[in-house]
Amino acid sequence: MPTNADTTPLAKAYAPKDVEKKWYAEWEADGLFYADRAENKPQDPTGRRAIDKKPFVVVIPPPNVTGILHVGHALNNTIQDTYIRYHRMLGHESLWMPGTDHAGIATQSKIEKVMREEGLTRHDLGREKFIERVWGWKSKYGDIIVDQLRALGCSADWRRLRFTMDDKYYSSVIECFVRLHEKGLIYRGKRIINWSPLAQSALSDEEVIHKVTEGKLYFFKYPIIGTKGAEPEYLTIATTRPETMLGDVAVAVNPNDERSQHLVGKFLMLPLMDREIPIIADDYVDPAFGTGCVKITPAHDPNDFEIGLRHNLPQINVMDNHAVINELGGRFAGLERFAARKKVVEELQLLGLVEKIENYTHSVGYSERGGEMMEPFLSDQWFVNMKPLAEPALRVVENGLIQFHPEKWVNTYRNWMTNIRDWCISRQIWWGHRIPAWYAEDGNIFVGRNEEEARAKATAAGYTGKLNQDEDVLDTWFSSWLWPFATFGWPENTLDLQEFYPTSLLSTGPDIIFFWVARMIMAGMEFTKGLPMKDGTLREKDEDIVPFRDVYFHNIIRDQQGRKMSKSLGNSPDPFDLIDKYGTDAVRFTLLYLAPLGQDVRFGEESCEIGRNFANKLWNATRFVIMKRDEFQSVLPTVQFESEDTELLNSQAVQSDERKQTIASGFTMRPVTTLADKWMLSRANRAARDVRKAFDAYEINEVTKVLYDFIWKDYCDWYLEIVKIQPASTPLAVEILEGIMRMLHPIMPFLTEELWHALTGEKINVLIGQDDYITADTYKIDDEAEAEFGFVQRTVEAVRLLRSTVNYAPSKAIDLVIQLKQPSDLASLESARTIIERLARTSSLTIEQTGTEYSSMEYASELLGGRGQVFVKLEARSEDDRVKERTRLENALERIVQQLNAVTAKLDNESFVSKAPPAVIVKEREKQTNYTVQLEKLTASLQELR
RNA sequence: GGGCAAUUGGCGCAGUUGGUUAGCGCGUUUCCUUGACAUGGAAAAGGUCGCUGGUUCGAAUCCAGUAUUGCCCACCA
Repeated sequence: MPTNADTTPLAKAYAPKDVEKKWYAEWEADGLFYADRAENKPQDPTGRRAIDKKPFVVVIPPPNVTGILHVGHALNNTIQDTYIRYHRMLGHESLWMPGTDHAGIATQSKIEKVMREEGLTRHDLGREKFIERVWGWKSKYGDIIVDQLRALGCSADWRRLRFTMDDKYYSSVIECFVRLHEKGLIYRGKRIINWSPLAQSALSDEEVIHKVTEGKLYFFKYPIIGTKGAEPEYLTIATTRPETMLGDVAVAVNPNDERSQHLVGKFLMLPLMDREIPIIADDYVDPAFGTGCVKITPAHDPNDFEIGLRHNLPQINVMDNHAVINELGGRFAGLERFAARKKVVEELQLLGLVEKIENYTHSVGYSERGGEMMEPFLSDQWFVNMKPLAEPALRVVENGLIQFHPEKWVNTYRNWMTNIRDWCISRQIWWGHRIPAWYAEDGNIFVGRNEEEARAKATAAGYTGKLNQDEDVLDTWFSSWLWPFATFGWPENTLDLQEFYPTSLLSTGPDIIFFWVARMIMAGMEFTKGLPMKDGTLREKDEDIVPFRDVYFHNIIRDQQGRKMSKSLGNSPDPFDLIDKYGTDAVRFTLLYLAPLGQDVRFGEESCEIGRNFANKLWNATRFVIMKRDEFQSVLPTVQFESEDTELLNSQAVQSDERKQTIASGFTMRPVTTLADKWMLSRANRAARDVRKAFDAYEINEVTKVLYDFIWKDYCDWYLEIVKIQPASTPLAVEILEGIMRMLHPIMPFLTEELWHALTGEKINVLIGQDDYITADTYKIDDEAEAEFGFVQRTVEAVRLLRSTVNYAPSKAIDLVIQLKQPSDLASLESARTIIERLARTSSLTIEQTGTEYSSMEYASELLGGRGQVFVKLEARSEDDRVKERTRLENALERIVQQLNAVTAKLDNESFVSKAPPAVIVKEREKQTNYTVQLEKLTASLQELR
């Protein structure tokens, strides 16, 4: 009965757009993304949720509200959504906590840039108005980001959406500051910090990028006092930043450097400034570098700062916040730093004090955000003493309580943690959490949760005068590091915190391992320790206070030139566009498919064709199966089946309530009898097993590969072809396909939902509950059936090869002879006779024991390893044809000879035979036999063709 | 200066405990509108696995060295 494919309810090609909109809306309406504490969810509509479901929790790395998401975000959020959905289907209470980050400097500078185009600065608006404007920006871009995440299919619990500047979050941040201050871990100090002249703010060490830069090394001669006269003596120093000499307070030499021993204690006249500065001795100086003499500028270099402290030297800061020379720079005041540099060198040259200028390549710090050269700068800032926090945080990663995937990042982490330095957390900007410190007019500082608390402290200390709050705000990361617990309401010990902390998985890029991952571990362990848990016991053990147990470091997405995706380069496609063009599921699948763990990925938009084609393939396979199923059901009574099969089909078959039972957790409970069905079931369960294994090992890219190969090759290319030949396989084909939907759903949720619906008339998410994810029935993995069917496949392939070498169109029926050595092979091919007849399109098929010789003049032949040979009857061999065939066989012969020689050499090797495991030797002997047989056959064929 | 990766057919990559006929996708070539899919099907060509040694019966796989590339960290003026 011919069936027109277009009568299926599905269109000819997958059109993702409507499907995505429709299902996302339904999922939200069904409350599918909601996660709740056990006591809040007895009202589950499906009635399938167990009351004590184990939570699986992911907190989103909050995207910055500076703009829209890029492809890297798409990957990261796909990973998270996939795991959230996977665990939801495994029956866990899957909670994905969404949110965004205020991104202090990044956001502020973005807005200031926009304002500059209007000819405004933030000072024109004033603090209040400016911040108002930023909030406006935030609400616009925050919404775009959430829209993007929805378009990507993200199943976050949107009711819980958080922002790092929410009122509640604000109090978490302030609480954290106050507690660390009370503990003595936060302090205010005058240090050399990284000053960003562009942002007008201090930055942390992590926000500074060191790049190798071409510069110059200047050698200046400083006159030694007391040697004036006819032959004044000089001390030559080397510097890369001449302008800082305006703030020089000494020159240091190594105490063991004999060249300059006699000078220690003498004074130099600092040129241009006419200041007397001492010559001091300090171990820091490397006598072998430069001239062995170092100018000391404590206010502009961290090392000089330390030396200055040791020698009790003054600190002269010669620059203002714009990196412009200030009044302490004498007549150079008002010059920008690079102009000052030029002028200083010029003037010294006029004085004859420049010995030489060399080209010099060295590492220079630049702002991660603004890209400008950093200025080391003496300044009053707030710092966190990190060492005490780092110790436990290092322990839990080293002992594997927190697992990094891939593990190699542990090294990086350890390296940073063991060399950790204090964290500069104050920023001289307006957009952020204002530092909860109040200054008395006498210089005392009072820290409190609010002004009242600070006032109370001041009063207690006997101060009743004016208090001014610190103008600065906190580093963005000082709020982000609280994310895994502040989002649940910390410092309150909320029920949600008790239920969902520690979270399960963190997925992020390795580029923020220091900024964020490490600090979250520190903060989590510091601030949740001692809080009562659900059962009333206190969080004391490491496993109860770490913020997460697994960290998935996904790869960095680069463009096709290998450059990092970045907004300034404009090389990142907008995920919206990709989704629009290829479909959400295609983008999701492609990103995961291309993302091996720990390898950077080069991404071009066209790559999404992988996912699009795959989606379309599955779509069409489903169309076919639905068509086949309907046809099969309608013709069922009249089709002639083997008696056993008929019974089976009539009893088990395709009625939907029975189907539900058969798919309880694995693919099917249906007993299978044919070789092809056994093979299919084995392959399916193998795939399911491998998928689960890869998921649980956080090898998500392996998951996609297993699914891709299984679905495309095993299921579509082979099994669906077999269904065409053996209609009795249809019910199994349906069940396997349903299993495929359940396996693939976490990765391609829209497509599988739509197809599941088309197949069953239900929503897949109605199933969501215990064991809805596929379970591998590993006992159904049948190596023998796979080997046996594999031989059928190879036989068919051999025939196809012959067809193409002799140029017989697939539509042309052929006379085929298959000769086999072993009776067992004979039996398996005989049992698959119908399949071979159809797949090889034969007009006659003879399967026989090896013996009869067929002339190569009349038959084209191909070897089946050493197990046999297939012959395709020819109409005639032309001369041309004969030459071609001879060449083909000669090449084959050459390969065989090589292989045979290799194997023979191995087996002739005494030590191989005596030392290699017996199984290997047996295998080699088999190979030898096979090759020998093949050699003989090929030689014989060749002789005939001469 | 220290550390970590990578190096496999034209391109992009797999290859988990050493024994496979070294795989996959794209691209290329040939054939095919055979009752789902041309976003498809069948087949083919193409690699001495960066280099040099070593361990081993046996190395793409383990070890050492080396080259190239990339990344991270680092206060040598």
